[in-house]
Amino acid sequence: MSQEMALRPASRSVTARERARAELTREIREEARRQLAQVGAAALSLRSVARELGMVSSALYRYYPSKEDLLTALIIDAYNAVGEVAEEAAGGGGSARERWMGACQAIRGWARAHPHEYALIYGSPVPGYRAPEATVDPASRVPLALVGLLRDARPRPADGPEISGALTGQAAAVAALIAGTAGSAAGDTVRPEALVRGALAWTQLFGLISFELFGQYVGSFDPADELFHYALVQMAQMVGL
Amino acid sequence: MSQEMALRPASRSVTARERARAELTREIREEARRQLAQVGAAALSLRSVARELGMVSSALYRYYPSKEDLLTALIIDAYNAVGEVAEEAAGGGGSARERWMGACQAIRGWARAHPHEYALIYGSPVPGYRAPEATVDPASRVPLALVGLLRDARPRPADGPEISGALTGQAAAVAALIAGTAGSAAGDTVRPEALVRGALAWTQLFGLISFELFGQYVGSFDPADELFHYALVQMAQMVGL
DNA sequence: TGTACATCAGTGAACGCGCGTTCACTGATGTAC
DNA sequence: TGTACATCAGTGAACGCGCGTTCACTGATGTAC
Repeated sequence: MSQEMALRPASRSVTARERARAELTREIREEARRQLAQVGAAALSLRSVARELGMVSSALYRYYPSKEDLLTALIIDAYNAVGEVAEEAAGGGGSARERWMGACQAIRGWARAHPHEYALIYGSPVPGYRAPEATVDPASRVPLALVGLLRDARPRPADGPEISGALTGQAAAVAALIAGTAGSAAGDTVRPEALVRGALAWTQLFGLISFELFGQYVGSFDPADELFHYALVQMAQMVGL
Repeated sequence: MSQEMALRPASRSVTARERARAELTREIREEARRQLAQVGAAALSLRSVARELGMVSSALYRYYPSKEDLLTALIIDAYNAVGEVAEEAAGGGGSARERWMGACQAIRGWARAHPHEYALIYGSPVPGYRAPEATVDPASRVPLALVGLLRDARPRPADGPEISGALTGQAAAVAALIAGTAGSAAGDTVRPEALVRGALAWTQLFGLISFELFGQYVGSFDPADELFHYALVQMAQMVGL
């Protein structure tokens, strides 16, 4: 589903037209992202993007068949951007615990640097927009990166709350799903029970970031750095790292 | 800051005009809330609200001076609605732990029943909208209701992560702020350290609800009932209830 | 290497739409005497 | 209780705006022979 160019026989050389097309497609997305950061997703306008690029609005339709398709491209870009950041931190050096905490910090850093892109993918959905299938894989990069670090997680402590059979079943299904995903061996090796606690930590992480970015801490735990650090330690303990 | 009527000498009787005005003001908000549930906050339209009420759009300006004011009224209503639900559950019978978990469940129930109102107050901010001061008090009802139950919370367990001095200081400031709020004695009696863990649980709760409502669990922990219940138990343990 | 044809990017005008807000007005309701 | 005046709710027309999308077109780029 590459947006830059259609599949072609490998032997054909790349024409100037194709190069120009690929570049403009990228420039459109970049300008759209810039405007997203200023006015938010709901107020994003094709005409305004075209205007800023010095072209007529109808020309955009040569590149994206509708506003919705452009939005989808932005969403995929955003998922990939934060996914890459998370994967990089998760793949770094140090213990699993250090890498896990590093990934969480990296995700927060990305979110603070790109609040509107964060809101686009983790905030309230854009009304009337329905995310297509193509967003599913990019969206799973962050949770996969985090779950990959749980292989060595300690089992649930004796005084930890018990996990119901139904929930364990749900988690086992998720594990099977992960195992089926190409390029991820985590599904086989992470216990369902660790997966549940990982999901909680994942949720907690995004709750923290959302509250911080969307202003719920204003007047109490703002700035949230200290709270975030404490939360990280507590979350690491919860997942058993 | 009552929106229904201006202050008047108590001796004056209420005229038919005043009664009609109060009623229409309420009806406008109700219709706006109905449309909010269908199209979301960003797409809410004064003209459409007026149309549905059988009046001309300019007539709305006798009741709300601008679209932004109407939005503010909706936000305040939403905060009050969820706040009331939380307070009621928190004030019910049973142990502090039971009431705390009941309040969390009640909040989730309200959010699921009113997803767009939830998104309005806890989702990504409406672009260009700046929340006025009048929203602060209603917004604090939920956290205050939850924090009020932490008076009897057990202290942090020996193996729990330590809380930094800076964070304790921040929490103490929040406690002082709460103590200064009329009608709440919680600030005096809840230890800063319990406040920190309470804030984490509060965050976790809204992370769960947001992920559930905004579709991040689709394909994994959806439906989220089991995960939510497990999270509740884990959160109760974290706050020391 | 040159030519005829096909493909494609970008233009400019237009369609039809709904929006928030203002304003002068009419007629109904309320108040003072 | 009746009348003159003031207040206010709702009307209808208008302003000016920006939007997404379509379409016939021109001129440039690419392809086949």
